[in-house]
Amino acid sequence: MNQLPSKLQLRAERKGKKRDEKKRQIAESALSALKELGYASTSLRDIAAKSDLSLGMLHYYFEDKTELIIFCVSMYKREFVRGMSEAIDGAQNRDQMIAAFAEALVRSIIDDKAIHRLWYDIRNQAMFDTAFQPIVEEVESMLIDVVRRALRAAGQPDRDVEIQYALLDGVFRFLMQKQITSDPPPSRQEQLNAMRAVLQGFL
Amino acid sequence: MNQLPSKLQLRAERKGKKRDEKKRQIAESALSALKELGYASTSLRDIAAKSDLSLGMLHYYFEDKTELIIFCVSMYKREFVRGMSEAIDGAQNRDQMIAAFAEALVRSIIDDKAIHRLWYDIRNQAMFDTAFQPIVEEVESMLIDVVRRALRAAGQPDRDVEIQYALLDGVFRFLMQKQITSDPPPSRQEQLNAMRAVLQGFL
Amino acid sequence: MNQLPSKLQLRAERKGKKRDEKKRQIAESALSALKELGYASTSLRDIAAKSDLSLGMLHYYFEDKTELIIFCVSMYKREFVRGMSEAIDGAQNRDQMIAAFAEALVRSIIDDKAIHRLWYDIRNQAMFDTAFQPIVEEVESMLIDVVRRALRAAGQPDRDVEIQYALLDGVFRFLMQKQITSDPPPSRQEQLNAMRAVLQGFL
Amino acid sequence: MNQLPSKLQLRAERKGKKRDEKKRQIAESALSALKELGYASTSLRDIAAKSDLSLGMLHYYFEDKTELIIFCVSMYKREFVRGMSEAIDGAQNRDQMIAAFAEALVRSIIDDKAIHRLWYDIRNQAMFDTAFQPIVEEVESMLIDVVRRALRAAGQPDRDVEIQYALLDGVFRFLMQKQITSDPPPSRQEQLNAMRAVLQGFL
DNA sequence: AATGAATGAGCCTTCATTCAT
DNA sequence: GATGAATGAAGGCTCATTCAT
Repeated sequence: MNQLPSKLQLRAERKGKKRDEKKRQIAESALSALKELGYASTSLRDIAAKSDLSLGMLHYYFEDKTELIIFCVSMYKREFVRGMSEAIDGAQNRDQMIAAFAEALVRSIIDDKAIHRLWYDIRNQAMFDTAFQPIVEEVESMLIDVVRRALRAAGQPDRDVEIQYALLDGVFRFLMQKQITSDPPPSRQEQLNAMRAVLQGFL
Repeated sequence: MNQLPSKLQLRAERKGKKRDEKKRQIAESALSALKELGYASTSLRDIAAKSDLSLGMLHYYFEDKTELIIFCVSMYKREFVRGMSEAIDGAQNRDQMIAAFAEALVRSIIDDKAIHRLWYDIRNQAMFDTAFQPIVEEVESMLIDVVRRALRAAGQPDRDVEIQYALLDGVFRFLMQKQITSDPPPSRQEQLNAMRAVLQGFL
Repeated sequence: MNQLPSKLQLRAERKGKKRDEKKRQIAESALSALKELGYASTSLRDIAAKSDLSLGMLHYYFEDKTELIIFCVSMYKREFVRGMSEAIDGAQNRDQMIAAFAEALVRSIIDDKAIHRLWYDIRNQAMFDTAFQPIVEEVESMLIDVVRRALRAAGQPDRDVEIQYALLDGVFRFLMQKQITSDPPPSRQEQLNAMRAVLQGFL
Repeated sequence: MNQLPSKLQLRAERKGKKRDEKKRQIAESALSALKELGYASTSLRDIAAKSDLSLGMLHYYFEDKTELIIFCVSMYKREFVRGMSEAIDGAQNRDQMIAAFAEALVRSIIDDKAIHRLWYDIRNQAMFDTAFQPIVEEVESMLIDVVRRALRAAGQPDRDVEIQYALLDGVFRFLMQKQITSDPPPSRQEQLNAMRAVLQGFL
């Protein structure tokens, strides 16, 4: 049905690429403002101010606030998934897997707590506002997939992978919450122990 | 040290009681609006309109929006905890416990999903706004206590009760989310199965 | 045209007296709240709370907020005028008059600055809201009268008494303002010196 | 230490200039609403409506109501001070000074009574709300400076310049008040006579 | 005579979004 | 492409006032 790519199409495509690149750039900047304040209390003006982006530009590249936020969160979560994938792919047996997976998860809790917090914020919004549902579903299916691969690699059946994901997510979120609201937050070691114990439970 | 209650004291007390009663009444009404739209997108005006309460009255009984919401959520969650307590207290052995606990949890997911959704909303807010932290902490410590009692009754060590809570909460939340966003939502039986399997994992 | 006072009239009169007495009582209480916060930022609820008066009572005795405030201020200012009158009446020559008058004015600046501040607030309102004009006029004519009597007693012509009042009021207000906003406020002695110098200028 | 102004700096500067210009413009509009109703009873909505400005714009240029009002009043009072300065600077001897100063003051009472009324309103607010104190202090120190220069030019000691200012201000305010609340207001000639008499008293 | 619960208009402020340049 | 000035709807909250008791 499609013609071979014409010059016009090519140019349009290149434009699209460039535009996407710019979007990523903007999202990167926006993310740092967003993760600090959360979805509800970050105005586009805040984002513009903190990121040295102009207010107009945000709307030039993104239809509305929702699209921007979805773009930001999904961008980060994709990266997070890649990171986790690498961690479990590198493992050569069940023990290594548990060690590596736990290590990667805890490191992310500590380093990127603010973004995960934002993700949970979005995931919650999705239960009220359907606009967020597609992205949440997409991200969660990637996360579930990571768990599935971990299960397989560990020689476990992957029948109840969704529930395994839910369990793991419960603990991940819990530790992250402690990381943010407890004073002092749990030490890296405590978190590692907890995470390992959990992984040992089903891997 | 105190005199016997004087007439004045008695009257003041009765006033307080009445006021508390009214607060509960208002909260009940507010809850139904809140459940539907969530924290961020429910304005006090929405609540007033949906509940046939006047805007002024909301502020007459509650200092601000935050106090109202905290009151509502905590009121419901307290009741939820009581329900769960009863469920596990009635059980006379491990199997009964698992059955009863799973049953109670799933029933609540189905009947009260909207309120749990609100609870998760508030719990998330708490990571951005410290005003919500005390109530979240209070509710979670009650929930953890329920898990602890279930563990003990089942003859399990309650060392890692917080983590057990986190696991259970992860699944509970996951099923609730599905209940709300999946079409069709998982059947009661599927949920029961999943919940039982999880409980069997650590009870 | 009038009948001789009938029993009914007498009773009504007595009632009126009682009511007036109560109004004075309320005003006294209200004044202490009012002088702290000023006209604009004192709500009737503030007054009720600070004075242990019920909100309903304030409206039971006073038509509206304006009437209450007018009543309060005028009550105080009347007393102030009486105090000043006494001070100058007691003097037996020009020097004593200057000393006594200055002394009384400065004492009032120090002791009652908050009420004078309120008076100046009302006087200012009167330039925007005619409701306040009668009381302001009444009080100022009393104040002018005090100045007139001081002039006469000092053997001065009282032709430009209004202007003399304006001059004196300018200084009085200025010292009061300093008393409130300067840190540290001018000492009693400094104020006395200034006030005496001014009085010497025209008495 | 600074580089020569770069293009960026120049642009930013021009932006700031333009913004300032707009602020002045808005303030000018706002002033006419403010003059009429006074600080307490003018809402930003009133200002917006009367000035054909949008509510949003007021907040776009001014942080809050306080900043707007301070800007307006200080803008006008600065001009007033300049006018007075010119009047006294033009005089070549004491008599000319008295004549010119009185003339300028009375003219302003008649022409700008509404703005002075607003100034006195703000000055009063400052005694209740510290936010207004800096601007009041600034304006008054300019006014005192004018008096000081008049004193010096007339060959008088300027020891008690603050008190002289207070005296003059007392009369100025009194005449302005009469101008607004008396019916009929004092004639220009009466005011001139009064003002001259006062100036003769200390210049 | 006295109370305080209830009202709702009105206030200041925030913010996503639009649009002229 | 990019900007930021301008908009106006909506939000939380305050308050004088009314009224049933």
